[in-house]
Amino acid sequence: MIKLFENISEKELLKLKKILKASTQKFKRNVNVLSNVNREDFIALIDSGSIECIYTDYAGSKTVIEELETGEVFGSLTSSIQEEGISCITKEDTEITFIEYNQITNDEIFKNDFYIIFIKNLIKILTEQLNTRNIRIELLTKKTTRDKLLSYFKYIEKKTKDGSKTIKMNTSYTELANYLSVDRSAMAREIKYLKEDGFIEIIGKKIILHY
Amino acid sequence: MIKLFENISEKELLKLKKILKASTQKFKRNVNVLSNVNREDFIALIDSGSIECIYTDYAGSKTVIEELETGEVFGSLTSSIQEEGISCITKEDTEITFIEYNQITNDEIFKNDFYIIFIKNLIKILTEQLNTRNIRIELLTKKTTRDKLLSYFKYIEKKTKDGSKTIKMNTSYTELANYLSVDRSAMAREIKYLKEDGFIEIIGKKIILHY
DNA sequence: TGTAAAGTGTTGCAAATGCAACACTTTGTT
DNA sequence: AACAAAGTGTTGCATTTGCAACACTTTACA
Repeated sequence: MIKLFENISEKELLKLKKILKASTQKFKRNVNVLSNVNREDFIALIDSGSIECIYTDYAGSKTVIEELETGEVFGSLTSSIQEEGISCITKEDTEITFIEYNQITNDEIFKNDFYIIFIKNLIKILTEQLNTRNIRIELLTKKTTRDKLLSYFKYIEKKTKDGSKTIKMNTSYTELANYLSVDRSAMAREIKYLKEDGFIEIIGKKIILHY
Repeated sequence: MIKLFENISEKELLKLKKILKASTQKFKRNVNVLSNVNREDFIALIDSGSIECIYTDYAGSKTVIEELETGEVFGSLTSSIQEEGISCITKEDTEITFIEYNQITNDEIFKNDFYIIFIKNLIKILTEQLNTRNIRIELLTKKTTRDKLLSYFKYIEKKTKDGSKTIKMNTSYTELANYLSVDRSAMAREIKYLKEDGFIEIIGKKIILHY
């Protein structure tokens, strides 16, 4: 369930958590999970629930950096959470396990066989996160909304590698507009043009790509 | 020198490289270093020289994903290099060491003390890369060129934490425009407006921030 | 040292985009 | 079932931006 602990047995996991000095906390909805946390290097695991990481910049404007669901991992390894201005708010009642980064390479853990699995999981998570960031950057650097949309659809098509030209929208258009950093209404207009120009066809939550 | 091998002695390094089955290749200028490489999971270290990773999308348009210098690390762990459309071109004569990702967790290496240092270095590199990506995303999601510039300058100010309101531009404006994904001439215009509006003052390669 | 290449600053113009406002639909909660 | 909240589609308008073209400066290198 928790990506960081994949392929580690229940028994080993108990031991691992003990060695890592992992501590679990429960949070109500709409709470900043970082308020009582030492923001130095740590990893946080979402055992249940979900959170939203929000950045407030020097001018006071806010952006959602990340939406995180059960099983996912966040913390100072994956985002600039040490920074002032970043807060992580629970979207519902949420349980989070905190691990200090230094514990990840302590002497005791190193002696256990499951350590190598744990490290592999960690590297895999970091790698996947890098890939998601790279893809978003690729999309954000497109000059026009049209290019952003066409590239995004292509990316979804590629990701669901079933050879089909039809993709299914899993996000709302509001979310997509935020992800691509374009105005929602301007994006809706561009989608209309894409339909008119024959690039795409929309049937409910499905989009057929003609390009 | 090589970030991945920091804090590992010369002697240990020789052993480590052997265990990792690291192989070093020399490349001339303007050569695609991935042409003869199995693009499956690998890590590549730039021993000397520099490269540029370029992505050509489905429509044929090209974007520079990354500029990499001596000592830096790239590969399938840090970018979507397995993808078609990505090529890494040497900007000068360059030496690169390749390591297969699977070797990083092989049995033999696990037995050595320096392994933990190696793993720490690797995680640190991945983490730093994630941070650079996060920052760029933060800047790219700003709606206007003005916001992108103001946030970028603030970021540089923060990074060079000497408390001074004066920052030094290390990149060319052309590069900065690409980084922020705005038209160079439009950016130059906006910088002019920022000066006129009293936000910044430019003296040679230095910029004084008044906000 | 001379020449090519890369970078900079400027501007008019057309196109793309954000913003605001609105009506309407869907979803979620009590 | 009833209501609130979130999401969607649309449009006019002002603003921002990209593009193209140009002259000029700086840098690289043979």
